[in-house]
Amino acid sequence: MKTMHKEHTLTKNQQIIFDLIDKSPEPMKAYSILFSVQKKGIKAPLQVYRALDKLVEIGKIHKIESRNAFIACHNSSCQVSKATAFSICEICEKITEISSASLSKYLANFKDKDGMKYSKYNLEFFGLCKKCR
Amino acid sequence: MKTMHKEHTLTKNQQIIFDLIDKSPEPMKAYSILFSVQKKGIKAPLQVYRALDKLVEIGKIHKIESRNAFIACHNSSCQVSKATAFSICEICEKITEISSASLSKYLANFKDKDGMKYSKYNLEFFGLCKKCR
DNA sequence: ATTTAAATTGTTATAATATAACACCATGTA
DNA sequence: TACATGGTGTTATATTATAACAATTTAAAT
Repeated sequence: MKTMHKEHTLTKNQQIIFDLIDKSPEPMKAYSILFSVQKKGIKAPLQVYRALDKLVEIGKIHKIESRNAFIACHNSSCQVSKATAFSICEICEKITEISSASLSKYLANFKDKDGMKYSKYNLEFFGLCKKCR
Repeated sequence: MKTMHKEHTLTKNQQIIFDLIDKSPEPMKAYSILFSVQKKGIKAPLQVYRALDKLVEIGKIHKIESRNAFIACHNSSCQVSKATAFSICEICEKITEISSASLSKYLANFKDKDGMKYSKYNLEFFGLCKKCR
């Protein structure tokens, strides 16, 4: 049998936590996740953080660094989370993943003065959303 | 007398903490700053965080969100910290502020699908620096 | 000069975010 | 079988950051 692309089958904890984040209309914080999944037997912060780490690693979720919060990836192209961009409303805190081909192309090809090319980036834009403007 | 551009004169705590960060060859974390300035009479986390907040606000330092660390601004043009880009080596953790006119121009003019324009952004690139490659 | 408003300070306590260390278990595979 | 890898559950602890409040300093506006 040929080597197949290994789909990441989520483990129980990973699935529970992914489902929760995926259904959430807004990014979720680790301890709010912990609170929500305690009824399902996940009792300790580490159980949450381990699942989050793995989910981030395989690109199912992203971390919004400026908010310490996690959001499901809705950008079908990012199997691995290495090129992320978000828009953040500074009033209502609405956060959206940006998928712009031109933006990602520009950043993927960006080289600094030393000719350094990057394997990964995270971009967070801040402003006011339509509603809040 | 004409209205002058208000220079932000740093207060004592702000100056102590800015000097420390400015001299540091690498980004500093809040509690490491706290430890370093205790001999100068700054004893509590809040004193450090308050100075950091102000220094970030006026653009004298930047926060590296993915590292929870602070670096002095070496980009003379950013009086106010609203457009930041960094390169981060994932091995040695060397962090450099990127100043690329074309990058900042591109990002400053970026509009998303809804035509939303942003007042601020933070971009962090990850990769391997020359040494570590 | 005196008053006022705004910003900064010092302080104690506590909240929020994240990891260390260790024993055990499940699964795949040599 | 045995071995490697990754996941789990658990307790404890480390790290990062803010709340609340009273006092003081500063800037500017009378």
